[in-house]
Amino acid sequence: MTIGELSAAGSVPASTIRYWERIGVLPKPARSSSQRRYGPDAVNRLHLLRLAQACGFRLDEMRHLLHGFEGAIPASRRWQEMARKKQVELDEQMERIRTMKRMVDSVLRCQCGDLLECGRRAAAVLGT
Amino acid sequence: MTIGELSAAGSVPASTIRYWERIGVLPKPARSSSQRRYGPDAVNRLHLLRLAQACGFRLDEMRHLLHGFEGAIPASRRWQEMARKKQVELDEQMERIRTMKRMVDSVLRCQCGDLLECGRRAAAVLGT
DNA sequence: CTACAACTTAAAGTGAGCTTTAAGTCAAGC
DNA sequence: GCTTGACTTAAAGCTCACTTTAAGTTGTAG
Repeated sequence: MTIGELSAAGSVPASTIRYWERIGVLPKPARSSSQRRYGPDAVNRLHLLRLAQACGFRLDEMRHLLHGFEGAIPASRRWQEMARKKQVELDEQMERIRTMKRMVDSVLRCQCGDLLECGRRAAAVLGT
Repeated sequence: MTIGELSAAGSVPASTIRYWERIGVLPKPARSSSQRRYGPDAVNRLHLLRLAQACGFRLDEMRHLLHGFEGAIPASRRWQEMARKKQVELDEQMERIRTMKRMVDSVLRCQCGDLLECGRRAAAVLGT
């Protein structure tokens, strides 16, 4: 498989595949006279990375993550740990957004007469 | 008030105040021989901007937002509209994170034997 | 009057995850 | 053998919200 074929098969731009390889998220493939050649597994690796992204993992986390999988360990301890940590992170993100929603709500019910008053109120809200 | 005093009073770095002014989020203040001089209202404007940021508004939205307030309209139609739009955006963000949480959950319960299988499964999950 | 702190500007740097560009090499079809 | 499309690289550009840097000017205390 050339990079163009892999790109089409995995719905990931070739430039992105090269980028992921460059930063060590994907392994360096074999070459046929300077051009990359991929085996059929490469497609699954791409899908796995897209899944991880959809789960909220960053690229530097994924480097770690894919290495954990090279050993063919089913759902390794490392995966489990990372997933649990990610759950906590996602809970924190949810809480931040809930707070934003509460704030927007209070803004919608704002009775301030002018900028000055609303600014003072802002200070109070942010202070808490 | 000099920019240093405003910075201290509003807990916003002077460099940030200059930046906000440069991109049109803050109005250009009077000058005393090339140096910025601020009235007491400036502090409230900073608080208001910090509140808006905490509500999830971006700087380009805030440009719009502060102008709506210059007219001393209490909680103007424009504010109301923006706040409601932001609520929708925040709901969408919440939904995205909920989806991520569901995905991480399913990864935690993964029974895949190897990378290949998990990649195929990833394709299926992302396809839906 | 002289330090020295605080101010001024434009421009470059940061981080994340790519995308785009420029300039060149390679492979396949006719 | 020639054209065309796909590939190669390094480097720069993009978004967002700043921060930092460099080099220069101003205000104030002693």
